[in-house]
Amino acid sequence: MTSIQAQLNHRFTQGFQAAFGPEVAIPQPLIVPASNPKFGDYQCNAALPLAKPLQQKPRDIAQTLLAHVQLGEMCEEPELAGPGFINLRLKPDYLAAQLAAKQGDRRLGVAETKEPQRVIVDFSSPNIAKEMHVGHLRSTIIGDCLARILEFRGHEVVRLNHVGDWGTQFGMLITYLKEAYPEALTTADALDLGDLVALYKQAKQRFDQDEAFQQASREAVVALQAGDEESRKAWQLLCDQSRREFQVIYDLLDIEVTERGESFYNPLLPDVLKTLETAGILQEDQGAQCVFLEGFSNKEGQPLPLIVQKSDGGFNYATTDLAALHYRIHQDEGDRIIYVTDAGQANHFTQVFQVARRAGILTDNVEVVHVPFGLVQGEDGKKLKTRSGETVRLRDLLDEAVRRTREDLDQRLAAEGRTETEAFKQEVAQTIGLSAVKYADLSQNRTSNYIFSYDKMLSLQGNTSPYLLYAYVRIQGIQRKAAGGALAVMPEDLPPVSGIRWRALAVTALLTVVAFVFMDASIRIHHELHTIPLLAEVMRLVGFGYGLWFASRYLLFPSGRRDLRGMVAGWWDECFGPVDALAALPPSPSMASLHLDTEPELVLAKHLLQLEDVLAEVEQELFPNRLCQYLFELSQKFNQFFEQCPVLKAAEPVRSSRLALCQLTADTLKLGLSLLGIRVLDRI
RNA sequence: GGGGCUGUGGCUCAGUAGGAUAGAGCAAGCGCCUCCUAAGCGCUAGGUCGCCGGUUCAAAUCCGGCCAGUCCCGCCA
Repeated sequence: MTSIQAQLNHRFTQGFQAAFGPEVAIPQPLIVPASNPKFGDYQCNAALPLAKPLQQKPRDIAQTLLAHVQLGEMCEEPELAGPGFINLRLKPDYLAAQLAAKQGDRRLGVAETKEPQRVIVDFSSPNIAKEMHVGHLRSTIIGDCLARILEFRGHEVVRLNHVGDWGTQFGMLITYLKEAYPEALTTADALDLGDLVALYKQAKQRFDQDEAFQQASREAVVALQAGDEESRKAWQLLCDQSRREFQVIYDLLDIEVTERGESFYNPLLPDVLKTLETAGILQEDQGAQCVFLEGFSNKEGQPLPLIVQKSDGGFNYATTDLAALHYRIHQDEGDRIIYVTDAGQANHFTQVFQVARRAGILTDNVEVVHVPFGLVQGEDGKKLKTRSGETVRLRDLLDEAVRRTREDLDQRLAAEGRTETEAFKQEVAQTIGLSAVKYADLSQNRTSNYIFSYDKMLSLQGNTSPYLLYAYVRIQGIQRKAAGGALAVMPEDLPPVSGIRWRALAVTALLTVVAFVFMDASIRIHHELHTIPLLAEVMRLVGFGYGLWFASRYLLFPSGRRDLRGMVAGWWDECFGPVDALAALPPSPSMASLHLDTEPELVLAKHLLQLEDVLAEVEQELFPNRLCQYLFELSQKFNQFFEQCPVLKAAEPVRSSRLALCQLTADTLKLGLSLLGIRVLDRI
């Protein structure tokens, strides 16, 4: 299904060409949502910028354009307003038909992209031997959300956790581990590194105080890089411990990410230098290997270097990033590579991308994009700290959100005299608490700093997750009562979405058998034909040619390999069904016909139909707050509808129509929230 | 000194590729539960879009300059 905006756009484009011919450039965007509801639903402002090139009055241009546009069943008679705006109002019947098409569709009519890409999302990226703290919150939440949306749009997403598991700090840690807990290195599980942060702090203290320790640390780095057995074991120990701790957080937040740390690229670093040298951009300066940057200068106005190898032979993180970029383009075959890191690294990325481009690692057919985000600040506007002035552990932060939600819930239940099971209360508190943290982060424009406030994110009114979850719960309440009337049976939540498609399998099997029969036949025929001179050679040539064609089409180039993978994956989906947890929606219980008579119904219906446009936009611009805004407005519009339009008490056929509208709203909320990484509740 | 990001009602923020009277939410004031969860809805008040200039029929949006905040600027990541 194509979105309404896209359909209007299509019709206006055709009308435009009919009116003014192909040589007049069409102003973009041609169709935009109306700036004010009183102007209708959509508007076309194309007449205004054309006044000059066409030497005509904008209103006349608009008239001419309208005379050539076929709007037929979609819109009411278009209005010409002001200096030359064209206002469009959609017909209720058309809206109803469009909505009806979404009923029971697990993707709610949102088409998959026509140009699927392999997208690499680099996010979260905590450091080994340090605990995850607020600093990792935004990358983790935003990265996961973008990955979910891109996956839903039909892209092949690789979620990479570029953990800091390599670098100079390990020298310090290993040296300290050897010094303080030597038994940990010789005996398995001799030491439970329960508190890695404490270990890190102690090591840092030793490092700052003791020069001999500093020296030993530097040597330990070299030993580790050289593959020294003992150092490697210490390193492994630290990594395993950290990994376990990270996983606790990821499980809690329902986040999937594949670890591929900095150490992974270690063997590839010398190749990066070779590549830079071959490209002729590598220079030595004060013993370090550098690439001098274009457009970056230091205080004296000299070109700034990007150091790729230190004077002591060690590599920098820029080198690792270049190696990673190379790997992601040439091995992973990524088309779009997204880095979700704080805004402070903007310089670093433009520098790395520039060097990669000049070295030929990065080519024009690959899109690299830094998705920056601002700091998490406390309510005092400063960097978020605990009362004692330490960085806030992510675990504590999440626990606190859940704890506060629970407290509030208990009070509310007591006030209403309700009794609920412990399991219910826990689930509600956990879902609301964690969703509030996620939503608060995602609903803000990520480029600016954001002020972390439990009171605001857990507030029940305003643009918060509790508000959205409540709107969903209200609908579930209606559905339960409706089902109680034995009219419609609500399906149990989320049946498993994958299953073997016997029919598709049978077709495949049949085709295989047919292929074998044909092969057998052709061999027999071939046998007979052998008597004809030259024919065998010709056939061989044909076979050889096909082999060549196949290799060049499907094996030689990344795009071909992707097509091949796509074909295989397509077949697999056909037979075994998509494991599409995101879009796992229960089918609508009824396929009621919709009647949109009142204003709140129309407003809600129009909003429901904008989902696809919003998702397409987030896919491009990578701003999750747009989706949040959409869902918030949807909840508001539903609440207005709920207030003004009785559902269960309405007479048929209005009742069924409104129930269907409720169902579509619930499905949209559920899908939208799932793309933010938030689960819904049926009852609060 | 150079560069990045930010600056919109008391507070937190939207504002999509310039378009009609700049939108929400919180906080404030007033009102609405015999009716599907009031964790809701309605109404009121509050803005020289940091400042100055330019481009344009039209600028919060584009360009230039300035001011403020913040981050980065040779061997940390």
